[in-house]
Amino acid sequence: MYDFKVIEKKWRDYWKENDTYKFDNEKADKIYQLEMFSYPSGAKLHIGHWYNYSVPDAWARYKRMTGHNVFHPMGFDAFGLPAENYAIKTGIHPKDSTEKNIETMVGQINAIGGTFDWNNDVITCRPEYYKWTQWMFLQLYKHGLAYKKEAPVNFCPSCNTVLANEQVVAGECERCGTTVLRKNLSQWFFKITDYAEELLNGLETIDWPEKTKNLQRNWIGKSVGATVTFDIKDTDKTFDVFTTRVDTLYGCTYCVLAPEHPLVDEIVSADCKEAVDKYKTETAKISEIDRTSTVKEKTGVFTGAYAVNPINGKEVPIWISDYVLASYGTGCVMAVPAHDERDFEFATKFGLDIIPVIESEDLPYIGDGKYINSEVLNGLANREEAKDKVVELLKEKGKGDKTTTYKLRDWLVSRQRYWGAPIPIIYCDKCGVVPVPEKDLPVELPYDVEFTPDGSSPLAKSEEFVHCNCPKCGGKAVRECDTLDTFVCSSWYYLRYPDAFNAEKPFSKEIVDKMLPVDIYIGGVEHACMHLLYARFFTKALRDMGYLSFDEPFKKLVHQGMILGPDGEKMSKSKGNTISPDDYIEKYGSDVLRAYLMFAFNYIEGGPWNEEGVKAIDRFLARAYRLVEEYNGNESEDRYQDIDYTLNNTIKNVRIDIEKFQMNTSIARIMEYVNILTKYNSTGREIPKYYLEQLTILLAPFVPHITEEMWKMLGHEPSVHNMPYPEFDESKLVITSYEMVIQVNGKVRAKENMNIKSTKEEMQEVALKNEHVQKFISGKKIINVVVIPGKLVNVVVK
RNA sequence: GCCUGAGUGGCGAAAUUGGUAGACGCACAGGACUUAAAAUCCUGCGGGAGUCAAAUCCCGUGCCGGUUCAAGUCCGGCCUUAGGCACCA
Repeated sequence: MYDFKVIEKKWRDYWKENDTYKFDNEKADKIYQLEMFSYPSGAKLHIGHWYNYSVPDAWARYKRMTGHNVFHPMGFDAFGLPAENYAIKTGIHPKDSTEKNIETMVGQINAIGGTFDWNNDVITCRPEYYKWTQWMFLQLYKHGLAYKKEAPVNFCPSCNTVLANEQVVAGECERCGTTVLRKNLSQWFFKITDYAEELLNGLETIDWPEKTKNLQRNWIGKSVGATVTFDIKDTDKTFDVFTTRVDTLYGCTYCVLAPEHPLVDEIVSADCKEAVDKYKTETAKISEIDRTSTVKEKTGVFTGAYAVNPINGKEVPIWISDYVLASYGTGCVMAVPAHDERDFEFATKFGLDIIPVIESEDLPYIGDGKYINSEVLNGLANREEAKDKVVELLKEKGKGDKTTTYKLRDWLVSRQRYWGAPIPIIYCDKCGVVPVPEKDLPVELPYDVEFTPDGSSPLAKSEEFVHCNCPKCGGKAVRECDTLDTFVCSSWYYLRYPDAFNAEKPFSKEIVDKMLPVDIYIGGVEHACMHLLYARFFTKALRDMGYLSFDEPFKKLVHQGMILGPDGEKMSKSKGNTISPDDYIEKYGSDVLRAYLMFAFNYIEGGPWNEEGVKAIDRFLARAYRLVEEYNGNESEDRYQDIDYTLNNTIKNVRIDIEKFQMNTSIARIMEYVNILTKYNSTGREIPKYYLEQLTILLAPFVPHITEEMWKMLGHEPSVHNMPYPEFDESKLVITSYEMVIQVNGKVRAKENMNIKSTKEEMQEVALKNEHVQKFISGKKIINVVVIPGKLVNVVVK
């Protein structure tokens, strides 16, 4: 019997002692495989971790055994809120709890029996690492990609910190679900918008799920249109609007500015000032979600000012309304109520003019049609042509041009929290904003800090931390007390792994250019518009600074699905439907759990946990093990055609399926092979050793412990994981006969055994002669006979 | 409202990209072994009609059409569902 508790531990110790999975930088043909690193929480490894780490491990092992040099590192995303919140609750310092959690988690991850090479681990909360995170900040600052700005930002009153746009989901904090407030604060941003176009175009070059690429496209939100400059009547002031429908410019009957637009105070007329101020105060009070709700009735007030339509000199009133967003486009829009639903609703409510410029029966009409009331456009019907014509006219007058806008906003990286990398900036009364000189890095996070959050930065309470000397003038200065968003730490960790102990720089260009991009990256889809976007931005920025020479960090991306509770619901403690990996390691061992996760699901889809499925895979592995256990020393060279056929067919398809990341069908093929061996064995015959060796090696990537033991039982030295993966022999797959399918009008009517060498003519002859087929075709006219050699004949009759 | 996935037996899922739908497994049923149970092994297993049993026939990949000798696969239109975006001008 297989005593997995003894055996699994034995082999794990063996692998560790012998450094079996150490990456050898000298070997060519490298593969950099990476699973998203995890957060070292105090809780035990959950089934999601197992799914994320154990299934891809089969891929890594397969690649090793097919001669690749697989770099498969692991580390921890160790800064972040949970440790800090835990500390607030228990009084245990985040550093202490995190370091302790890392230790236990390393042990748990090792229980998976993975090929992780811990020799290059990266732990983001250690000064050796965050020194370089700070260095990254300084490079971005130096190149104008990091800047500080006072702006309305998202603030979570529960986490007591600001959030990036990406961390606000439907107006709520991504982490705790609290409604996010808008606050005007001076914060640090990364200029990811500089890369909007490239981040969009780069998606075409990478092998990512279409779904994920689309999420990013959506998030970047490219919109091609035009800007149009309106003069403000009786002043020398102007404003620009952005529109995607410049072809409807003749139908513009009013303009709308966002209430926060700086121009509003300058243009408001004396008699409208009171109403405008009141409206501004009111909208400032409304939360972002309420304000952007589509069901809310439109509101707004007239400013008393008029704008001049540059295309026809027509004067139109300027209103303010909160349906115009200050942060998108120019914060001003031209309103064409006849051809825009929002403008139509607004104009109807406030009795503003509605002038149709495209022929239609109903208003508002947003489709295509013949242009009317549009001077030069009248008679045209092509929208693109009309747009071009208007832009041309505007260009001549210097009043507009084609423009592209993006929804993507700059990335807010300041956080008013303790457990993160301090932002390496110093403020000096004399010199202003001074970056910390690189030689002074890291700016260490002080240990003794009162970190209970109150909306201001915990670091500000550490006198020792705050006060410093200005690196420029030597005078008294203070440090920036905000820390960096943890997503900054994870935006470059994959670059650090291959050169994890470099003390001179974050990584050597030579090494990184050789090892990256990451060949295959595995992790959850929930990071589509955060980590995965930020990491791409970092890579591109670093490339432009000359620190590396590739454009995209992750060549291929795979998302694992989610394992649900047995009830089909998302696992949660409150529902009581959680599955603990530990229970299964205890009862069945690590290999059974691995194999179950591989076999029972389509990896990218996941699905509900099924107890019977675990038993099934346990049964299968026991069957395979028993075949080897019962092996009696038959060293015979005899080979059997039917076993050879199945074996080679199995090898061939396992190889194809693993490449496709389909561990489920790979295992199904091996089951077929085990079935034929079992059948052979059940007739009382001894299975030749060769077939059992092949079985053991075939199974090795999926269940590393049990196969190592099987390998030993077959009289071999460890490790089976250093054996080359079986190659298939095409000649063993050659068949001499096959079952020909005979269809009449596309329906299967008969089957005939045919020689593989039969000609089309012979096939047709046999098909037409077939007695059963005759019943369907006699008395009818044969119109056509389709013959697919080696497969089927389809007789078409009428 | 817009964008993107996904809908296949009682269940988890396959299908070499247009060529026998349901591989492999679970559950279930029958049988062998056993004093018995468990474990193990063998057989059957989409639905319906038909038969002592078979043969055989009809239907079947969310729905409706289309292309094709042939459609789970391609095209058009819908429905359901998951996720994302959403007053983005």
